[in-house]
Amino acid sequence: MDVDDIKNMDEFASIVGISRPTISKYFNDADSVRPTTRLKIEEALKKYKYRPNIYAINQNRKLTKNIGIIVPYLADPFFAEIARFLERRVLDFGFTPSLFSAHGDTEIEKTILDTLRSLRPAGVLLAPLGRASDKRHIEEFCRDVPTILFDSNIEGMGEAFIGSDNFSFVSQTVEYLSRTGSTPTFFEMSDPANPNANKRRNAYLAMMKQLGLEPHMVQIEGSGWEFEEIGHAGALKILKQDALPTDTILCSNDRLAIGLLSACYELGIRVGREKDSELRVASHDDHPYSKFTCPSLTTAAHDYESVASQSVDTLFKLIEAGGRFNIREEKLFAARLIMRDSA
Amino acid sequence: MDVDDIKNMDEFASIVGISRPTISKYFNDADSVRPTTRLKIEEALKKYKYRPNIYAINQNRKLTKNIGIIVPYLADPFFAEIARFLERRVLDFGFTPSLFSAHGDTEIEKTILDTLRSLRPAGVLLAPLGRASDKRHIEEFCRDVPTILFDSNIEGMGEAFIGSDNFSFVSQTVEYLSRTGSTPTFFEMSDPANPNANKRRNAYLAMMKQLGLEPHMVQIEGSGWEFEEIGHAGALKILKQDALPTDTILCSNDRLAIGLLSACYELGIRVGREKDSELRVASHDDHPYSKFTCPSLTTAAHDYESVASQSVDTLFKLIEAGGRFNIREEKLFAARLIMRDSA
DNA sequence: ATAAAAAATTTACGCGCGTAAAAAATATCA
DNA sequence: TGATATTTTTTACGCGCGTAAATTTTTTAT
Repeated sequence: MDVDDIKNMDEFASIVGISRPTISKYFNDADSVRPTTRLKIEEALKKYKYRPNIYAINQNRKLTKNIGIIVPYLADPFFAEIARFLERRVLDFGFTPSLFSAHGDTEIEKTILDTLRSLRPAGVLLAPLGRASDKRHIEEFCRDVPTILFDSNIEGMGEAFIGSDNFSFVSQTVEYLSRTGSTPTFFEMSDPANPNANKRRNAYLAMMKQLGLEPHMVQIEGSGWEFEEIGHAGALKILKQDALPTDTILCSNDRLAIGLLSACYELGIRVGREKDSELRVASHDDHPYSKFTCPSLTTAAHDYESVASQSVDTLFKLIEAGGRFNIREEKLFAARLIMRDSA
Repeated sequence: MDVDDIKNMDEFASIVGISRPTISKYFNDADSVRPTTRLKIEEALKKYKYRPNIYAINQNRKLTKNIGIIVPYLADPFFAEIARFLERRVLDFGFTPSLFSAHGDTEIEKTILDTLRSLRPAGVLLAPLGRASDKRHIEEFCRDVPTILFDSNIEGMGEAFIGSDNFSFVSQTVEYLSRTGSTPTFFEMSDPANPNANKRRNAYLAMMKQLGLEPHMVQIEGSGWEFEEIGHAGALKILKQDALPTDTILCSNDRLAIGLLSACYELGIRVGREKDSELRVASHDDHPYSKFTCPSLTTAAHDYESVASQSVDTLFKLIEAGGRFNIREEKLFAARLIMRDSA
């Protein structure tokens, strides 16, 4: 007898032969009921595949089992990748992730925040747009919803920040490049929206000073999130006018480097660490495509797994703590240098 | 007086001075109330920023305003891009999109379907994994939820299919390549999971026959969704043993081509349409990164905008029609040839 | 076997809103 | 102005489940 038309928990309860409150307790936490009753419920579950109405559940529970995940730009495979890790970890905790992308747009980010607030999530993992974010809006959101920031820090927002240690990234690339060849010139957008970009710039300057080297910066124009395009156009301009101070370039991030490398190819500039190469290029992020650039890109890799795990773990600690930490912790993960052919 | 603590619609109604059922009606359809009352509500809304509880709404409405969007692999920028278009169109209709990625995994796809079913969405836009999908599971899902398939067709599933016309893609590239140089060799995975891949193979064979040319196929090993890696490894193997029948390659899709081009670069094989080039490479999809390969990739472009618009429009027609169409329509969009440097 | 502890049941209420039906108020038009 | 149509209000019920309190049953320990 295949009864798929179980309408509510009452019906299911009477079929199993257990009271509704106990069934409710089971769905809230399977371990909170006696093993024998748990077994009875689970066998009935296989037979009739009933699932409680999620709206009725969430209306009455003070805390839902939703976790919001917001990234600034999902068309960037870096964020798609980290979102994948985050989703998995959230599911491991028995919660339901909801993924949102601001698509690089301030207004969309605000809309997502409003939508999410009305979903009353247990917690939110937020990688903000950065400078383009409406800080007041985010601040207000964080007052209502337990929020952890990741990837991109905004001072004071959220109960904690998990990200990558930009100094670790840049110091390793700078050290490697200056040790094995000419002084690296820093290649970046003149007015980056992402706070990591500023930290990398400062790390470059600090590191060069520490090594007693003269810093060189090439800053290109452009706004928005189409970094490859910006890097390509900017590189063409610089390369054509032969304005490079040194023959080693360190890009602020891999997406700029992808654009730069395609410009080099177009202009017939040989990139790499061979003797006949004219230019070395390195970068940061270990973007999923950096293995397939021409030549393959030497870069500093994020510890995706650790950042994702730590973010989710911290969020659940926050939830258990009732939504507030006494101090706002910032946890940063070091980079791993990936040596490929470009430098 | 800043009253942010409006708990429910009753309170809000008494503040506005209008009955709760009328407020309810307004939120269901703003145009269904008299303009003067609408104005009163909207001014109070600005002042007190009340939002109805989404769980209570959805519990009682037969139809929610949720639209599910499922893609097979979000780390592929192609899907991230089309998801962006879809989300925008859904929002234009005043509905709320929920984005999910199967991450290339059959079990995850099933879980998403189950989760989505319990969300009782008004409709779902599904780009299935393809051959890896659990067809019975999808079929069962489609019985309960109004579903439109896009990008990747599974015969008979869902109420309609919106996608790209693979023959249009391949015929244009084959025609162009064979007219301007040597016969194209088709480069693909030997056992592709995506149904479009099979259609492209057949289109290649049909087109070659039509042109009176002898078809050549190179089929490489590999499974999963890491197409760049597969294309790279497969190309290295083929190129090293000099097993190419012609000096023109037509890749089944851009991600394979990205891997292939990086392999060519590694081996020092000059790709392009210049006189001194050894190989021409073209492909299909107009992947967001195809502009930045070395050399830039000649490819056949999807009409992202049209596929997305048509998918969403068709879904809302389906919803208005009560969830069933009399016949399952398949709407295919033609490709646009993008000439770049690789062929 | 008996007492104490733990788990399950019964009972009952509430969450915030959709929605139906009937009554009242307002708008539209001749 | 009066009659009709439209909109709003009142009243009332239900959705499916969480949860609290009191009671009963089962388990565990002595």
